[in-house]
Amino acid sequence: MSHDDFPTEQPAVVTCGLPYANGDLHVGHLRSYTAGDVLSRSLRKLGQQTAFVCGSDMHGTPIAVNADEQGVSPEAFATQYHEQYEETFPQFNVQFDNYGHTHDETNTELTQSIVRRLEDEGYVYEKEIKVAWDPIEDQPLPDRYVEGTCPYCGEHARGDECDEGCGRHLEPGEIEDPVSTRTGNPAEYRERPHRFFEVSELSEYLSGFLDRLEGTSNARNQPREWIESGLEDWCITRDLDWGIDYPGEEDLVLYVWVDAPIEYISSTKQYSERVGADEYDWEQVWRETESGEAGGEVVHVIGRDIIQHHTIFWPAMLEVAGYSEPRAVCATGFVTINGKGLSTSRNRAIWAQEYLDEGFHPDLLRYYLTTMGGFQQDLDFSWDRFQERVNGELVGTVGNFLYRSLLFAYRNFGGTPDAELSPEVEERIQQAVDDFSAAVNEYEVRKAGDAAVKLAQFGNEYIQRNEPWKLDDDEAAPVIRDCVQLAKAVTVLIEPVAPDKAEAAWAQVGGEADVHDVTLDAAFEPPAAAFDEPAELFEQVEDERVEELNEKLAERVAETASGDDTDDGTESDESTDADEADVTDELEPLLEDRIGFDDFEALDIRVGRIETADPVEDADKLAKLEVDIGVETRQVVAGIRQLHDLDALPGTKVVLLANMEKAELFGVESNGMVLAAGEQADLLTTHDDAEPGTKVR
RNA sequence: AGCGGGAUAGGAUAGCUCGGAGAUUCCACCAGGCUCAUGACCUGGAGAUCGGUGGUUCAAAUCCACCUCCCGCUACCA
Repeated sequence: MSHDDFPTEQPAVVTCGLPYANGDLHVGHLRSYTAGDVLSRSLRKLGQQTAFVCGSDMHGTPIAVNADEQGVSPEAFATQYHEQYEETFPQFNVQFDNYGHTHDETNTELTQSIVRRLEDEGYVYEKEIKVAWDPIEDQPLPDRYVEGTCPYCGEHARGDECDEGCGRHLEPGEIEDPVSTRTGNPAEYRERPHRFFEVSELSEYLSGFLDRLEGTSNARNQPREWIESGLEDWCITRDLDWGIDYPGEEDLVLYVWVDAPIEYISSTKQYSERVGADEYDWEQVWRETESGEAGGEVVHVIGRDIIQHHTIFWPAMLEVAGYSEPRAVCATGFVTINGKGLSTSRNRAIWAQEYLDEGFHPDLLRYYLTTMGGFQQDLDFSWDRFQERVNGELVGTVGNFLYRSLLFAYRNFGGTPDAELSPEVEERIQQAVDDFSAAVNEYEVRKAGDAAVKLAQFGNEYIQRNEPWKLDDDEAAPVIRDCVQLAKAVTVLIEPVAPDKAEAAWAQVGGEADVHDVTLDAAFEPPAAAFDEPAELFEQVEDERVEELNEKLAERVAETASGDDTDDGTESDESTDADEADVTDELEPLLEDRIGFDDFEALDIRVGRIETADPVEDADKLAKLEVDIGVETRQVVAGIRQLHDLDALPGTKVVLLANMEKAELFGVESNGMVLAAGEQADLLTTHDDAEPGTKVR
């Protein structure tokens, strides 16, 4: 790898984080895949030899768990999603040169050879560790087969990560109070031999690596802190049937994060084998040479959630196994929907298939996702903004300029008039090309897209300023020649972002060769002397469509929310503050189902008086209350700390559901439920002289 | 609580790495133009104490400290 500007002598490979074969694709996924695709296409425009590869991640505990629940084999389960992804990406013009998966032969062999190499180099050792075990089923419970309490923050957590609390990666054996997620049985810990990769030995190398690393700043900064606070060795095996076997071990498979990134190499290799090493040589890219010099330009495009794996574990493995290190890691931000977190469980998402079913052209979404904001910033998706950007920039600026100039040229000259390109326009195109190149070298796909749009904007100014429609043909000819050249240049520059639309425009300007293959030079080559009548490139997104789509989304979210509520009641799902202004928008719809008086009678609701109120240790919002309900005093845990001063609560009368199931929150028993309204936990009370214990009806 | 991101005109967004002209662009708004072009396009205008307070500096949106507020923890997590 070099750190020279692109294009370099060495071939490049652009990869995208592997989609986990566990669910449908949505706009959040598409952000990084379109970004990777735009980047790889842009590199090719610079003349950089580039492969763009990816594959499905097939292994790991979640797939095993989900397959199990559906009663199918993990392989069948994962393959079904793999096939879906393979079909979906091209529909968004995300054109991988090779799309494999981690369970295929190439990756299995390569993974095992790399692991052997890690062993040979002396970086792997065996250690007995405590593994969660289901004593009744007599089976090990790796990763997400177990849940319990995070040893760091005390929150409820999964076996592999504290998902609800501090977000820390948890090593096997760390979680406290383990319970099997499959059977609900309390788990016990058993000693089992596992293999560890000595990442701790590599912190010096990794620090240097981060200094050299290009891409987004978050990918450099976040891991520095992890290194400084000391790297732990990494457990690379699991007691699981599903995965790549640990070489020479019957019972162990490799942790999926070992074989997942290796798929980047495997997929490159498959591509190389398909087209021939003369065309593209995977070893030249990935292998270090004898002198330790390497290799190709490896660029990873990922979501920011998997930075750790790509900047610590992955380069550590590559280094020890003798492969070349990545040149750049580009980590995108998340996608929000209408300003709120995308949530698959709440169905607040725009699904890939849904977008296509609505009949929108994929290039519109590509444009939105890749040019909306900073690469590592979170990106908000809304149909309103989508409409604004499509109508304003793609239709108004780009499409309109292309159409008006080509139509003018066609009508008056039957193609490009015979005239010289003006120096002004040539310089302006050069500037756009330079901007584009600079953007690619900064891994800024947004700026690359902007270069094209700004050039089209210039084109509109230029044609307006010269008013060719007021000139006779001789006078108009040079102006139109300039405009057609601009149109051609715009087409070349917008190809990475809107490949399909560029193809259509390219045919209109009578471009030779293939617009996907041409380099930036093509922006200066003379357009065809004769071409056909052009057609409009982009269509407006109508207001009615936007309204309709907004309604659809809102309805869907509301439906999912109301369905959720019943079983979600005990989880502390509420955020600290409700946005007061939004309350009306946010009101849950009334339930349609009526209940009978008997159902109501099933609720034993009593007036109570708070005797004491104490915070629950380690919990943020929970308070432990002693509530006098006449016949007895109940201990109740309530999530009310955000609005209430606990010292002021004793003496307050409350309304309490007395026959609520008992629950244990943060190790504290809760025997009843204090009623409160809203996110702020506005407590229900009585206003007259109802005594504690009085039944509410 | 933790981790991460953010606060720039009515809304959205850039600039911040590496401090220096009038703070970018898009939408909306006002006035004009044009009519080749798709409710398009072009020109001009109004609109920002760059979250707050201190500090460093000749100079701060940009660097430092403290504070306030917002957002996300969703895919991914394997």
